[in-house]
Amino acid sequence: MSHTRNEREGGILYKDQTESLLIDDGNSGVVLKKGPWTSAEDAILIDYVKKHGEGNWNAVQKHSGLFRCGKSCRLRWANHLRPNLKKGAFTREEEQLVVELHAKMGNKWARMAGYLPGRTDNEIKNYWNTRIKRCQRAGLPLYPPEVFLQALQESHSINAVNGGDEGPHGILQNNSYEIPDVIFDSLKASQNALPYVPELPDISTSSMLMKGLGSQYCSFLPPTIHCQKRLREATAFPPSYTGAVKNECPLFEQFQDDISEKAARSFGLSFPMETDPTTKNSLQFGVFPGSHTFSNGNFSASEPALEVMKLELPSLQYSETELGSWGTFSCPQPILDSVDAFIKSPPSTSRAESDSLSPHNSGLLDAVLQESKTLKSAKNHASDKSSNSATPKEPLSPLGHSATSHSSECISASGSSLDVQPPTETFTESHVKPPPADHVLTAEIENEAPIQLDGWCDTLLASNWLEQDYGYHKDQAIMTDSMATLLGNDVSSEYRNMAAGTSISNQAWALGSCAWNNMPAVCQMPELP
DNA sequence: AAGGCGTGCAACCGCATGTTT
DNA sequence: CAAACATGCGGTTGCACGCCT
Repeated sequence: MSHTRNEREGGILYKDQTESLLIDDGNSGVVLKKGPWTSAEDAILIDYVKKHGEGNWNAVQKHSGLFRCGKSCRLRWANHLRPNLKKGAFTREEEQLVVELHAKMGNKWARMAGYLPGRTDNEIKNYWNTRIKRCQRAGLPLYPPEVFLQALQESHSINAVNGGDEGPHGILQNNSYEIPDVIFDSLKASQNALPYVPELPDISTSSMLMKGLGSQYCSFLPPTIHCQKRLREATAFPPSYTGAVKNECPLFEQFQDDISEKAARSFGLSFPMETDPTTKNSLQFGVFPGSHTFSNGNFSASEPALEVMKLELPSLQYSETELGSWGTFSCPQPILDSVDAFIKSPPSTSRAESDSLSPHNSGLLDAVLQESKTLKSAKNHASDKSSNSATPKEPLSPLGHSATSHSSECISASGSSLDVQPPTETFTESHVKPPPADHVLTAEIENEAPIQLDGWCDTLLASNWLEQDYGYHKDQAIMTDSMATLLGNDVSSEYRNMAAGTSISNQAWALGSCAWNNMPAVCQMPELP
């Protein structure tokens, strides 16, 4: 690098810009420049776009003398030079909208950008990746429970009611199977703070199992991008398939066939149908091609609780929005302070064994759990857990779909942040293209019903939630039943068979069962007919 | 004060899709 | 219809900066 960022921004070049990486474009003999853009290059590009408009980016180099490839020019313009770009940190409203959109769209950054005027896909992507890292470190769920439950609820209703007739553009389709990762992230994080953990004979093994659980049971379907890629690769859809799951991912049958295999692998079991020893050898505990760990690239569902977490709050920069906006972790400042104090001086208690066995026990979650008990008892006096009292929860659920949603304020005054045409950026340049029409979300988004959340936070955070209701002995069927609810009975039968036919450790099943059975009542869908 | 380290951002890369020839 | 070209998208990488020790 020939200059610092500030120097670049100030347009000051301390060294000749020709020191930047130069590449031959391969066909014209022109040497194209790579690396950071200079202000001079920016000026050239801006001037070019003013004269010729957007598009035909490859011509920029030819006509302007700018030694940049077309892609680079387009990116530079789109991300930095075009008018009306917002710079700086995301506002609270934007953050919330990003979370909400990601819960529905997955890693569709460009589409998401259509809902965030002035923000680029790259910006959103970077923000999200940053958020993921932060959440992973903190062991926090990516999605607020509101968002998760909404997606889960919608996906289930699609499956059960519509019988899989949802069109190919259903926003939630792909992601509805991603979202349970949130649960497992939380549970895994909580697991590390749970008193029973030290009783596990081998925490490393259980961690690996949790990796498998996290990446498998939470990502049964390929993540969005892979489903999409598979769709692209698919030449034809299966002529007949039932259920929304298959409909949502036409290659689901193929995937379904892989479920038991993958799950078995996630438990470290050999799979009798394995035919490719090369592939087999490449698989590790709970990690396999297509798992969320690697496939999604930017989100490792199995990582958070398993890494040595640096004990810090989600973000100082975003502390209010990331903690305060998330119902689960909407802790009063004193609590955060106590957590912070806890972090800074972790107690050397009798939990040494636990800590030693669970190196990822952050202490943060312990503190949160402790506080959650307090909050829980206090909350029980204030609200009926069986009802959804939107008003009192409003401060805790800024992402809820109430009329006062911040994101609604940000995007639209119509009540739903997603029921509007993505804002067309009002560029001063007439050449600027509007966002694509497919930014319009489908009707199911508009019809989002209020989601009952009471109980979820408590369940998730209550430190005794495992002790009081669930143990290792929980029947394996619980897991499969839960999976049946989510995926459909045809899928779960695979799991039932697998569970019956294998010697999967009680640990693994208990952990999975705990995860699924501690979902709030609203999440425990009735058995499908 | 200096070095290490983590974080955030800008830019690149590969691939897929759409359009033109 | 196919090849070439253009564009868009998502993932990844490299670097500057700031914080911490």
